Amino acid sequence: MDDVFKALADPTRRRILDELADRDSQSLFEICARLTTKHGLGLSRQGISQHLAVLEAAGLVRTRRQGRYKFHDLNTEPLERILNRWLRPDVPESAQ
Amino acid sequence: MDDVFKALADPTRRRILDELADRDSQSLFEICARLTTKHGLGLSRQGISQHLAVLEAAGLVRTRRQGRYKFHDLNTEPLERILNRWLRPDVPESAQ
DNA sequence: TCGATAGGAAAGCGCTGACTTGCCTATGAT
DNA sequence: ATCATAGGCAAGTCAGCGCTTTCCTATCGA
Repeated sequence: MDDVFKALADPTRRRILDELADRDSQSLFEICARLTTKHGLGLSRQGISQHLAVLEAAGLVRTRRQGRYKFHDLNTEPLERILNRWLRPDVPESAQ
Repeated sequence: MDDVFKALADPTRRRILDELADRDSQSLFEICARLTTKHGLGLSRQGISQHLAVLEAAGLVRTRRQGRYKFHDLNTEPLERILNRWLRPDVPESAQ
């Protein structure tokens, strides 16, 4: 739970989540390419790799290996848990 | 929006939000006292003051002065905005 | 008016975190 | 078998953040 907030604290990581929300099952290189072209982020491959590791540790990103590729998928479950902490439970159960 | 995530990144600030969610309209000294007694946080008054400033800048805490007192209230509106960024809009409007 | 109380400003320190660079492993194509 | 590709590991650098300390301002009670 602590890791989720830390993971969300970085703007680059939020961009990555945006990117995965837009298109699931991207590899590291795909994400690199899209971040640089679409958002103009000039970041090394290793930098993004580390960000993905943080997101995965926080449970915000799920990964699966396939050959020499590793695909990343967004997992919004931890986000839904955050909101129950301070938002009154008038948030309906369907949102959890 | 950027400030909201940064503000939420620190565990002490989340404790403060918890405290304000539990009881509204607390002064700085009240918050200090409650954090130390209830949560065992050994933090200086100035430390908490700075945390409150960060929370206020992020819009998560609203303040109003009354004489020499400054009361703090929780404002969950920025949290509700986070919902829409990655969670699908199947979250009903009533939760926003 | 004087002192106590509530809060703010600014400087300084230590530590964490983001990012790069260089090297290493594993899978796939030729 | 060999080389390119996809990805990981580790060390090192640098800026930002949390926290303390010290000093300063403003409001209230005696």
